[in-house]
Amino acid sequence: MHETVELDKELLKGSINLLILRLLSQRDMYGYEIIQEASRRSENAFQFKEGTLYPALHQLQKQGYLRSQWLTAGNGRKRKYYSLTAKGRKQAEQRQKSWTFFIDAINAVLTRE
Amino acid sequence: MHETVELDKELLKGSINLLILRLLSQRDMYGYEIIQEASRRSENAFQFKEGTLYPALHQLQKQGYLRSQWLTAGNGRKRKYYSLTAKGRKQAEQRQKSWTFFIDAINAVLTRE
DNA sequence: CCACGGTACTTTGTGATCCGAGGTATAAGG
DNA sequence: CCTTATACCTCGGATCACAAAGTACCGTGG
Repeated sequence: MHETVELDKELLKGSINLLILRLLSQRDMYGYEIIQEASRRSENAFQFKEGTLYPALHQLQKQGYLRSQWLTAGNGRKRKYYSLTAKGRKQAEQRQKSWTFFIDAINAVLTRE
Repeated sequence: MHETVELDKELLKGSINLLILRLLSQRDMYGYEIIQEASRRSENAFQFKEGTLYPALHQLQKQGYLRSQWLTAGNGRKRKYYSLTAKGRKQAEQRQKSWTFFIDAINAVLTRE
């Protein structure tokens, strides 16, 4: 019975897009895979819900950051693979910078006198 | 003409309560002061809006984490000072831990293979 | 052979949250 | 006086995470 770690829901907000873009900047993935991969890397701290991830993917695509294509795996399963557009790559970098900036700002408030 | 740094609005979510609790764990403050102090420490990265802060304070008080009292400054200005309750102090610690945990999880996803 | 769990995608409704905008009131300074 | 800064409050719109429910397919075990 391994302890389920509760991740504050509020803190999660706004980070999903960053994580999606960064994961896809390493390799193309399909939605379900993104959920599993984020979970694996964070040692189950993240358990993206489908109701969160899929709409986020659709939105990012509509904004021109992602493109998608259906591929059929060897076992016959159909998967919708997402990849970054050029615009998406820029956005991934931009979000990474915003992220660092954000963390620094929070830590400054938390630690400074 | 100092550059105004844009802080991604999305990333801000969920962090306000943490910042409020942590600032108040160092000393009692009134609302307007919290805004200024967060701005000062973060070198203007944070500019809490009043429409964000005051409802957040009210909510934290309703949840029993804060108590408030009106005080009149030497110049005659009335200010509503907030201070942490015992429950609020625990909550501040808890949120700090959640924050660290959250950052670690994000960074794990961002950097891990 | 079929029931079931896991895979894989989608959409709808709900509740929470940030904040722009507007309002009130007072003090200080030109 | 009249503006600016201080100091508080609230309403409404927009956004967002997610529970829930639905569809469909595959592999496995009884």
